Amino acid sequence: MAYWLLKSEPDSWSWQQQKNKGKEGEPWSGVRNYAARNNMRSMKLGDKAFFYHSNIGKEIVGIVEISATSKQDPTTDDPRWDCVEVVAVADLPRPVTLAEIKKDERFNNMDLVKKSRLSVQSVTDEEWDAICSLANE
DNA sequence: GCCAACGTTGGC
DNA sequence: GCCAACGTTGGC
Repeated sequence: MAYWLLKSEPDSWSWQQQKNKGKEGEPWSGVRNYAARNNMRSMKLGDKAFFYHSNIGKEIVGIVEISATSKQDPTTDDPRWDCVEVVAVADLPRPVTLAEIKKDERFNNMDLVKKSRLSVQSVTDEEWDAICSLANE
């Protein structure tokens, strides 16, 4: 199973809204960046992803699961753009902030630090575990 | 196919 | 609100 990180500005789509969707899931639409799209195309059913609030909060707040693999983005007719669907799985016990991640050398190579503008990122097993353990402190 | 111009993202 | 980083567009 692979791990990912999805960024969203809470003004346009927040963790609370995602949770309110429950098991129904939500298309992760609107991505117009090839690198991000390619990551979505690599996602498999059951993969897990961190839900990150950019701009407001700048912290990882929850975990989602991929509930539908890549398909045409319903918000455009342009066949270049795909999206997956995600369902909320759990809140993090406490949010993990970008500031903490930047301070911790375990995350020196993390996309969140190195490719801060990429909206769909892959996360290594080590990074995933480290963030989960931070969230439980 | 190159590259300048432009637009967007996102941290500060 | 500013600005750096960087992806995309379009002329040549």
